[in-house]
Amino acid sequence: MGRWQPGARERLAVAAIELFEERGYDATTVADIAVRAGVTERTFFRQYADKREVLFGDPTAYNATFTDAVAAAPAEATPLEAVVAALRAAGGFFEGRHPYARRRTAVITSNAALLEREQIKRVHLTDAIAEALRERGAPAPVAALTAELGTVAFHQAFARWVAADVETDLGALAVQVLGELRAAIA
Amino acid sequence: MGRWQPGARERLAVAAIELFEERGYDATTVADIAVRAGVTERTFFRQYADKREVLFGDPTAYNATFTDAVAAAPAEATPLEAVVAALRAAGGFFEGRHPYARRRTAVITSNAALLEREQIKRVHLTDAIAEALRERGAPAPVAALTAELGTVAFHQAFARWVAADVETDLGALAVQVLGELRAAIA
DNA sequence: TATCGTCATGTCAGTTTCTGACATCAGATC
DNA sequence: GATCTGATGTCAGAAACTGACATGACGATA
Repeated sequence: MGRWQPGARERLAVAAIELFEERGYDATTVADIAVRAGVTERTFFRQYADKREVLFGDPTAYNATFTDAVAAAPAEATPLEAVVAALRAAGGFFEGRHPYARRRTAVITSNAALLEREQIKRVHLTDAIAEALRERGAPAPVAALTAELGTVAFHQAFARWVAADVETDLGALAVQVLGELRAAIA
Repeated sequence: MGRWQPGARERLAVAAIELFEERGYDATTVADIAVRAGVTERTFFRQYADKREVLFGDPTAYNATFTDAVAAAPAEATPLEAVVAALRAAGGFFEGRHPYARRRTAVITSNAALLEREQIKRVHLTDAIAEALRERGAPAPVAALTAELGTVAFHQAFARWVAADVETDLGALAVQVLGELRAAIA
């Protein structure tokens, strides 16, 4: 690779969450993070587009967990059934990551700029799911709303999951919440 | 009030949208905006928390248009009916503002940072509507999803409304879109 | 009329985020 | 061993944003 320690990106992510926990997001400069990770500030901005991104990283794999499951659902499955499959699959994405998810959630909820970024991530996920549904032949309005239904359910489930002291089955929880929502608006 | 021309905030907003149209958002500095408005850069940041805010301003009145309508709906109205009332009321908020809305939309859609801020505005509106529904006695999950349904409908309607060359009845259009969405997921 | 307090704005210095341009050098390739 | 590649370092700088203090028109009060 180069003449340096590999994994600069990961070291930056670790250093960042540590410092955010210790001093808070605003009180931590990118220079601080770079020093702890053993690189320069410039390297930080080559790895992450901006300071917030270090907590979010590349959403491709995350979003793909949902969209791949939607695409893989049987052709005869309804949009809602495809979304249910996506929720189950997404639960697996967080398997074993409960401790980290708790730390990350605590940091994010403590800062408006990070909460904002988190919302955007959710919007993009919703858009991605809607597109996957359209590719299955769902009409655009149905795709948009079913995708919303799925992300609302997932995020309400995630909130419950992350608040619990021990890790439970996130996928199953999300499917359950989705059922509650459907019953509520029926 | 002071020794200066009143209305600095409005002059800044006008100068900003003009410059964004002329040069683009990124190519316009806050200093540029301040000069055109006849104030200093420091005054800009006293009026608006950050550069993006000049296009968004205080959302209080906007959100209140929705939430007040929800609160004012008859006690026996369902959450969905309360949201329908909110959509009609919100249509009135934009009455006569079609030309400005088109300019503003054009600027916002040309820049990722502005689109992001617009999404956040939508999320906050959804939260506000959900809260208003909860205050009417709706269970939290019902409130959350009904609010989502309302904002999805409103924003799809707004997109159609702003794309049209002549101003139509936005409230009626939003109610119509909501009906389409309901039929789609029934 | 004179004085005083208010407060939006100006002035200025400084920090932090973020970017462009160019240099460096370990390891892969030939 | 020469060359290429690519991640990183170095450096200068633009632009966003903040804190501290000064200014001066206006309104209130004596």
